Amino acid sequence: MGGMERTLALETTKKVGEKVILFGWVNSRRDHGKVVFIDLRDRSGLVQVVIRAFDRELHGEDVVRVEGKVAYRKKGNENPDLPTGSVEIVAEEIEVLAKSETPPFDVHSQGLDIEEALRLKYRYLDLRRPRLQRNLRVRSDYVQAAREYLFDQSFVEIETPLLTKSTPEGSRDFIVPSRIYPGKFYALPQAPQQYKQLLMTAGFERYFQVARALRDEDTRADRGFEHTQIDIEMSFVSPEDVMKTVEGMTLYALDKIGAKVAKKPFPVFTYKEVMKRFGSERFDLRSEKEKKDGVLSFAWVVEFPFFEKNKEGSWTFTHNPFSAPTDKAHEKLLLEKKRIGEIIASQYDLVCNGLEVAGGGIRSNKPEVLKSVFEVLGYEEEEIEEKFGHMVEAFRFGTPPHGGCAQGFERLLMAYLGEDYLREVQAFPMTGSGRTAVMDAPSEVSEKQLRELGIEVRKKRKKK
RNA sequence: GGUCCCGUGGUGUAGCCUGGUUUAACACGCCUGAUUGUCAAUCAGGAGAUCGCCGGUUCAAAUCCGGUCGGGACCGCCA
Repeated sequence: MGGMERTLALETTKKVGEKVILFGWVNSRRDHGKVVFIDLRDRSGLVQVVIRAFDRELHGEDVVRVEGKVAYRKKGNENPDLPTGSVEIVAEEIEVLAKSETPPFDVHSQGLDIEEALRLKYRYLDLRRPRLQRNLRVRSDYVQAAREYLFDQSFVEIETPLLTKSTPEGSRDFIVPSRIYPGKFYALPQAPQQYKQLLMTAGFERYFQVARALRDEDTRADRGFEHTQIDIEMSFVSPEDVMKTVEGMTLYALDKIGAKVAKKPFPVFTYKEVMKRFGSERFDLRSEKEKKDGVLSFAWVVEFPFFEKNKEGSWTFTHNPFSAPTDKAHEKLLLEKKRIGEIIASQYDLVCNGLEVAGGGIRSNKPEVLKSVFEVLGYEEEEIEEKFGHMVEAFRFGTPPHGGCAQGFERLLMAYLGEDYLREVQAFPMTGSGRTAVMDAPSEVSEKQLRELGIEVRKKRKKK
């Protein structure tokens, strides 16, 4: 395909009178007999191609190479709805590079009325629809801007392991059987929590990662098995420092994608105030007008209780066992295990339009405080050693005071893009019942694979 | 673990409650033909569903009942 350079659909308005070559998909076809119109679609948009005197067999979604001349349209023939509506390509040659069968559904509509299972099976076609093209491009722009902001603030982007250790952090783990150590398992990370804290021990001071987090819990419209978060950790900081960083990053990135934000700086409420005023952590500060205008309205929530009683009547942490108590007095209560229900954690959550979009806290960097938390949670000495000994040990080697935050920016994008489902801002999401798009996992594996993993091969699957 | 909802041509729906006038309707898409200015082109014609699957009730089931599979929402759960 050498020779002349490729021209994108959107660039044709600047090349009137020139001969051009375009590549793309047949978006639509209007056949008038002696003249046929094609809307050619590429990554930049649409442009009309006029075909006279010859007509190849062209169908919707065929991939074509079009050679022709860019011309102004005659007066009255312009299309004001199209950015390229003042011009058209007078085709001299059209080559079909790849034919397309009729797609199983309309790829030009919003797609919201098509059964989602079908859309996900053919996600690569579903993603052709303008709405999803936009969603994923906006997502990309947001992440790029967030990175820009963080790099500018001297953050280091570091990747942490996907194959790691199962620790009872609150959510159910996805586990991966080990081949080399039969009967033992890796766990996929619920969050990079422990590694990012260890990076503070390591002296990086400012870390971030666009991190995948996996949790084996039943899904919801705004919650799947896996999601991506912008994960941040900082040394020598107050809660306000971290909140300022997250807020700055969020506003910078939202500005880049053209989102409107109602209240700047973000208002801060205590957990107590929130429960009294709204009765829920998922509160929405927007006025009816702001809702209509698609404005984002943020608020921080601080001063969460560290522990609460579960159904069995034993203590459980409300957010994160690695949190620090909010001050010396609360730390003293924790170390002495007194008035446990009154201990306040240095924890902050960010809420946007009724969605929890970020959460974090200042961590405890003292081994005895961390141990005390696990003792309140009812762990035995040996268990703490086995599950969290590495953290307690690391804290003995000069771990700076540190804190961080994780932003579930997919939810933020959902709110901005007006989507009701997290899946609409993910490229290849799972169905609500945990099957993967296109590939249909989970699936059976061969007996050989199972034997290598030391997993007993069952003759037949038993129904429960 | 629980509650509720959905499943009818390729896609989206109607019909189901109140079983039989159903030869299963409509829109979009698809195919064929016509068409030199459309842009959701238009016009004419056509093909395409044994109603998710299994069983039951009945003279008769898309329609009623039971089960099952698939999908979805929510509660629990999700630091």
